[in-house]
Amino acid sequence: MVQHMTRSPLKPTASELEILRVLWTHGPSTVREVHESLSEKKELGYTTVLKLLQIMTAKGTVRRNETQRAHVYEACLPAEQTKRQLAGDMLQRVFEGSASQLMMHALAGSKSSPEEIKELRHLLDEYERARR
Amino acid sequence: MVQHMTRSPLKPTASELEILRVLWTHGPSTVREVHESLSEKKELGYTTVLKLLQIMTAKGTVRRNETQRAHVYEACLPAEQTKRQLAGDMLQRVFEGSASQLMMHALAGSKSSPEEIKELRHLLDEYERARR
DNA sequence: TAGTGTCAACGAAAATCTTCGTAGGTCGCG
DNA sequence: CGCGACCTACGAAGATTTTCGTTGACACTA
Repeated sequence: MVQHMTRSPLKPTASELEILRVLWTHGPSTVREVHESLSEKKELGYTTVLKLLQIMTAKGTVRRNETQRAHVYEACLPAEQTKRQLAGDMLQRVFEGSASQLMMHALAGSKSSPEEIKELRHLLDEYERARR
Repeated sequence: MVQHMTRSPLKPTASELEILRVLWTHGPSTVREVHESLSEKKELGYTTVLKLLQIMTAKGTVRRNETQRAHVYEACLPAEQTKRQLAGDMLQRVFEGSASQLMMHALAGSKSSPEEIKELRHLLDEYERARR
């Protein structure tokens, strides 16, 4: 295999993201724990999850503690950072960097509650304050 | 090949999105036109673009007019709709449907101008008004 | 200690994505 | 007509992603 320049934070694939979400919410977990969590949503073999986690370990997406027989995996990067990267990537690739474009389309495709809107306004206040 | 249920609007891949963006901005185009447009950014063979467009035609992402010798391709869906689908998809897959989460991360990863912020406030006004 | 369940490692199949070479058709022109 | 430019169709290689079966190790227990 030709090894390309590996930019440090590699964009996780769809499956990898599902696993990361489990690790982010549950904290460090064994393969079995991740598998059981994912099984609630979709059918998926145990070894499939194991393999994914092994690959992600090789990529540096997760790291594992091998002191126990059942290795314990955790995400290398905090959820915040990866999410920011994903949002930023889409922002550039789809919306030419326009955050309002992105929001407009996101809102159009999601019924946000009034509380959510309030929260959004609050965010803008924060953002503007921080800019000054 | 096993043919799965094809949900009508299939999520475009990275390469397909690049092509769609050309079609959205330039309007109906020939392979040559798309190729030349993409070549400004990255090196890419002519037949690569042709093949991509053929695949996208098969998938129903684009359609083509074959009355001319050089077929003319255009996106089946308007940019708005596909962008909304992509934004909504990320909203669910990464941010559990929380628009404020998405925006927070998008803002963090993009230096938005004051005009951009103003625009966002305006969007929220519109959104709330529409809800009443 | 033999049997049962759990685990990681490995390999590999299947699907998808990306890229391009080659073949064969069409058009215009000298 | 014959040549060169341009076009589509096709096939296929290479990469990546997704999935899982098999194997062998380990550990608990009857």
